[in-house]
Amino acid sequence: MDVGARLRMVRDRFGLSQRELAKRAGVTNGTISLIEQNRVSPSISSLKKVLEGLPMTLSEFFTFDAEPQQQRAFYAASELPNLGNEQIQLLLVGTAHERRDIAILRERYEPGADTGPDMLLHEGQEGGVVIAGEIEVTVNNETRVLGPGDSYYFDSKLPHRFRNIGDSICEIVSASSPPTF
Amino acid sequence: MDVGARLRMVRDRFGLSQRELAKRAGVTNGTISLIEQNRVSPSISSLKKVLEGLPMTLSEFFTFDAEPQQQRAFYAASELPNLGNEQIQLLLVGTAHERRDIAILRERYEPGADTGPDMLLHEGQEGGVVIAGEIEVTVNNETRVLGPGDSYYFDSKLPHRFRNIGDSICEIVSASSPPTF
DNA sequence: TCCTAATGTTAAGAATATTAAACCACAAGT
DNA sequence: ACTTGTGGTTTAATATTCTTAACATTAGGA
Repeated sequence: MDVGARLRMVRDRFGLSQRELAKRAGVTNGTISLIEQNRVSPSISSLKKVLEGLPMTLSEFFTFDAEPQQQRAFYAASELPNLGNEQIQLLLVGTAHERRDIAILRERYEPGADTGPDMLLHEGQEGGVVIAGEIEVTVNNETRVLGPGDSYYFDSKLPHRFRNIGDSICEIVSASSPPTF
Repeated sequence: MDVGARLRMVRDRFGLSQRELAKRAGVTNGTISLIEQNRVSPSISSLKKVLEGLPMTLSEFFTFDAEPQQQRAFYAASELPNLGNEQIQLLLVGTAHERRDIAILRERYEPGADTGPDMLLHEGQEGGVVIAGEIEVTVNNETRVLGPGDSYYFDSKLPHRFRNIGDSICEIVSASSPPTF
């Protein structure tokens, strides 16, 4: 897909006219018209200015590809599938069969629950925020106790483990990419 | 990182001289010299030609980043940077300068707060879980009101918007990949 | 209908990028 | 020392992009 068509597509999706975008970007409407018709091949500096009016980075612009297919977007609390067990509830945002870039989980650890004797270790990166309660997190021989509002983020190839050492339920919202189950 | 430094870095990595690359790409060595010194801002067409001599696509060129560094794993609630404003607090898990695969945010919408008149639109996928309060979410002309425990997940290329239409603060934990700010 | 405002397009001149051909510096032979 | 070759840089001429200011079309409202 050429630069002109690409720009026209993203501008349309943002719902801006050539003049509106030009004003935001600090260029003239003629420039945008010529670019969109591929009558010119814009300089990086001017294309960058144009994209800042959307806003969108050069990287995003050039990696912008086909149209996404519409999937379900909304999920009620009651319909999230549980990927965990009685000790650790893992509610996945979405349905189990859909393929996604990120696995977002609402996690509930019963008092004393832990992720097992062996350290976890897999591809990707993961992070999360503690909503309620307390949890002991170990990453690569470093251990911390996190409370509400505290958070973590690490490369999943580092050995890691979670343990609820408190006497109340601990609740976390986490995300990992790519999803691994 | 600017275009000139970027080009010099990738050219060095490919082990080519300015003249070698110029010959492969079908431009003159002067062009490459001027671009690398940021004395000019090349046109898309000429930058594309230059990159074809490596070879490398525009998309790859602009997503090319420096090698990642070792990062922290734990973050106290008080030290998360706020990427939002007074109306919408966006606390990023991690520090603002670190590069991550996922952006995990703890979001707080004041009553009446919204993400602006224009729909948001960018690369990647995103999702989240409502912790407290209520929020109206619009994705590609579909609008829903979500409460505690409800969640969403969609492709970020679909135009989307968030609005707190309730009269209490709404709190969400969200994740998006790749991060876009 | 006539006017106005908004849209995208275009022509000509100003500004900028690109080329061709030089320059300078350094290292390796002879 | 003197070439010779390779590296990056610069300059003047040329080619292209960008702006200014117009044009053409459409949609709505008085």
